Amino acid sequence: MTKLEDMQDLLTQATALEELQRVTENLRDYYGVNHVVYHWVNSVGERFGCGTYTTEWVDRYVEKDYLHIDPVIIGCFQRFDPVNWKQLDWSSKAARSFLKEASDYGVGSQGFTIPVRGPNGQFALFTMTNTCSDEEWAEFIETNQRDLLLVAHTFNKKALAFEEGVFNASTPQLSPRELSAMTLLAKGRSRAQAADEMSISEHTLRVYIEAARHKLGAMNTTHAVARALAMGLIVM
Amino acid sequence: MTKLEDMQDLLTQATALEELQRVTENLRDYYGVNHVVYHWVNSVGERFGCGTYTTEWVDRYVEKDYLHIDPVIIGCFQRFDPVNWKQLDWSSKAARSFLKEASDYGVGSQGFTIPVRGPNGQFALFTMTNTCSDEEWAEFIETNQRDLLLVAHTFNKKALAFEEGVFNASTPQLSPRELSAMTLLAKGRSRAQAADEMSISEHTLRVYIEAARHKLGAMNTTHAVARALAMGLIVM
DNA sequence: CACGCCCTCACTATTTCTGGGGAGTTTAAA
DNA sequence: TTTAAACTCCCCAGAAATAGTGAGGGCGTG
Repeated sequence: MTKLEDMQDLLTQATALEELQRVTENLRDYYGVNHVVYHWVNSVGERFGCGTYTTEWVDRYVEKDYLHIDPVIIGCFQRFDPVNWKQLDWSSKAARSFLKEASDYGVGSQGFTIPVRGPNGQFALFTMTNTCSDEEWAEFIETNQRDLLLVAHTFNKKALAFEEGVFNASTPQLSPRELSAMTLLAKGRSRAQAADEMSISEHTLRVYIEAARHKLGAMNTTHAVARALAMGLIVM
Repeated sequence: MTKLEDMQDLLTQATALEELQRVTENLRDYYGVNHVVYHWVNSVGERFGCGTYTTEWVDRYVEKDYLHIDPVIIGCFQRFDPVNWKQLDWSSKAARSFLKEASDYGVGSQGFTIPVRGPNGQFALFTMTNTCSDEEWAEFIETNQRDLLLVAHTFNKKALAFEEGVFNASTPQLSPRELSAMTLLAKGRSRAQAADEMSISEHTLRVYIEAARHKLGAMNTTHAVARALAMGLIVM
């Protein structure tokens, strides 16, 4: 039995969001690393995280709003494939002081993070940290990268499944004309332009926008377009 | 040597976007299926695709704007994990007639599609189609799912690398206040409300919105928010 | 066949947004 | 240290969006 299958089994055994916490602990022990952490941000700003970091570090992280400083977050948000922390940009002063503080809290000297993206703008990170030499860490990554990618994928799938209600609960159905209208607005067309492209009067177009706004529970046109985009109802 | 490693080698050998086309053909022959297709849609509506579908079908697809009808696209846009086409919603009339037409063009009776998401709202699909029984197809998926997930990932990584300029060139950097402003607008706040929440005057807020609009190359506020969202610069 | 939903068009008044200006302070990077 | 960028505030005129209401024809389901 390969490591991969063991890990997938651990994950599929989980029956609640809280159990994912235990899975991270099992993964940590299994791979013999300092920490294993999984956390996400979805389209409406809700957050969830689990992992083996100390609560002190997590609290400090939240308190100091390190989400907007952490080069791991910033770097992974812009890239597709997994990243060894050594490859990130630690040149800014804020980043270096953050790194030092993280080290003080026992995060470890090495890190490896896999960005995972789901529907509706969901963005999650699966991270492993350890204390070892650069060479050892590079070898660890080389050896386990593929397995970890699949584990991260399964982890996110599981987390999404638990939160299914949160995501799918309020996804209204827009009519074809309403979708066209929202799409054109998302593309930057004014009402007049959009009406022209749809070959209807601007009055009619406004009816669609209003209808879409109400269905989407939006405060204004911008909000409606943003929600339609975030919900994956339209594509620019 | 496993299938997986063969496939990864095929991919890493590719040195230009056009060569990905040949990789899809190799993959098709390797797995002995009807078609292998990879295509993406990015945040500003640019599209790229390669694969073994006939040009007739691709032309017809584009001409008829099937992008907005195809249940594979719609379904995958809402889900995270790979999907057997049999699991999708083919109940609408438009979907059924689309399926029939696709079948006439030799797409195949079975399909398996892996959604892949990258930074800046990039969304790609990696698809395999075949003509066989439901049971055979389910078994094929069961056997190759993990490998294919890694292949799809590598495929997208390669495609992204080739298009690096396209994506990174058009990803402006918004300042923290500009990001806050766009985020609040995406959440449906009016300018007055957003200014209030940011504890600044509405005049100042407007400066941020204008700056963000110019950086994003947007025609109006709605467009700017839509682009910021699609580019993954902000999260609602 | 009725019912609901979609598509189309119209009017009015009020509120909000847009697109130009200019100008000073603070912060961070080179 | 210098320099660029970010942050903050202000004015004005015109364009656009919003919130109501109303009304008629079409299409598909039960």
